[in-house]
Parts: sequence; C-alpha cells; structure tokens
Amino acid sequence: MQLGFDSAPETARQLLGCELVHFTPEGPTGGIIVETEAYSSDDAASHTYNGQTARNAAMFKAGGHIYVYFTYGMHYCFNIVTGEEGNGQGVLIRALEPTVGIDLMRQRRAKEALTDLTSGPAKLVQALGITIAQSGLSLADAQISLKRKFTPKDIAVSPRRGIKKAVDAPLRFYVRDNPFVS
DNA sequence: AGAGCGATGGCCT
DNA sequence: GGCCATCGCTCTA
Repeated sequence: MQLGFDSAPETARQLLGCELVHFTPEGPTGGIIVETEAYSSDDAASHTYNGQTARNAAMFKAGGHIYVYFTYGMHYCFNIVTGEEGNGQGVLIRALEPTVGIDLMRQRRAKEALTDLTSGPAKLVQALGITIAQSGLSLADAQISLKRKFTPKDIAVSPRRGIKKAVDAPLRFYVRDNPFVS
C-alpha cells in the first residue's frame, strides 16, 4: 500500500478505509479503520509534547513503528507512529469495523454484539490481542498488516476525544455515519 | 518520596 | 448522563 506515514494528520486520514489485522497463535483478528486521531510533539495533548521519556520512546521511532501505552490503570491504546525518527508523532487508532476473526474477538472481549468489539481505542486493543510488549516494534515485527479496502467518500473531522489540552484542534477523523465509530 | 492524574470503558440511574 | 475503578508515569519537593 502507498501509506507513507508522512505526517500524523495526513496519515490519520489515509488510514481510514484500511484493514488492520493482527496475527496471533489463536488466529487473525482485525477490521477496517473507521476512526483515528493525530498527535504530534508540538501539540499539548500529545504524550510527546514534553520530550522523550521511557514511556513514550516508541513514538519517537520512525513512521511505521507502533506505540502502545497503558492508561487509567486498566486500559491500553494503540498508535501507528508517523514522520521521521525523533519526531514524536503518530496516529491513535480509535475504532474498527470488525471483519476478521470475529468469534475470537468476541471471546477476548466477552461480548457478543459487533458494536461492542472494536468501537473504542482500548476495546480494539483487547479484541485484537495487542499487548504493551509490542510497543516499539515495526508493524511487520508486531505481526500487524495494513491493506486498503476502500477509500471513504465522506470523511468527517472533529476535535479529539477525552483530552484536556488543545481541545479544539480538528485532529479526529472518522467515516461519517459508520456505526462502529466511538 | 509522594501526590496527582490520564488519548477509557462499563455499569448504574 | 454520571460516576468510578485502578496503577504507572511524571512532576514537584
């Protein structure tokens, strides 16, 4: 695919309509990306705003690596790093439309409804079986594939969710009217 | 050394 | 819509 992982906002748009699949011993799981958010080091809402630390080091790698972080004492979220090494920018994957390994995702989530599987950043990490141990790996080394399925006709842009700084920046992108958007 | 808090989700009303 | 569980990281002292 022709994803360049150039800048976080551009990549956040490009990722919509791409199928993200994580391959594990239990089987593949994944879905089509329908909601993303962009974060950069010049952005007060970003984990990388105050420079590199042990926690966020993965986000300072080159585009195409992944950054997984732990938050709220119980949840993990998954980002695809963008830009060049040292930039500290990436795209938070917020929601997927389930397509691959739906029964396995139901087991991991202990939920039946499709809309309960991957309709949020921490939900999709659990459904796909992504772990913090994969943070800092390349997509390929993390056994994650990306493949474009379609080009969304109607991409909506809004402020990001759940943040307290830079609350108005229009850096959330989603497929309008898709039922799996969080 | 310790307090404060978070790129959330689930359950209750 | 609102509340709160839960804990590692960051900042301040």
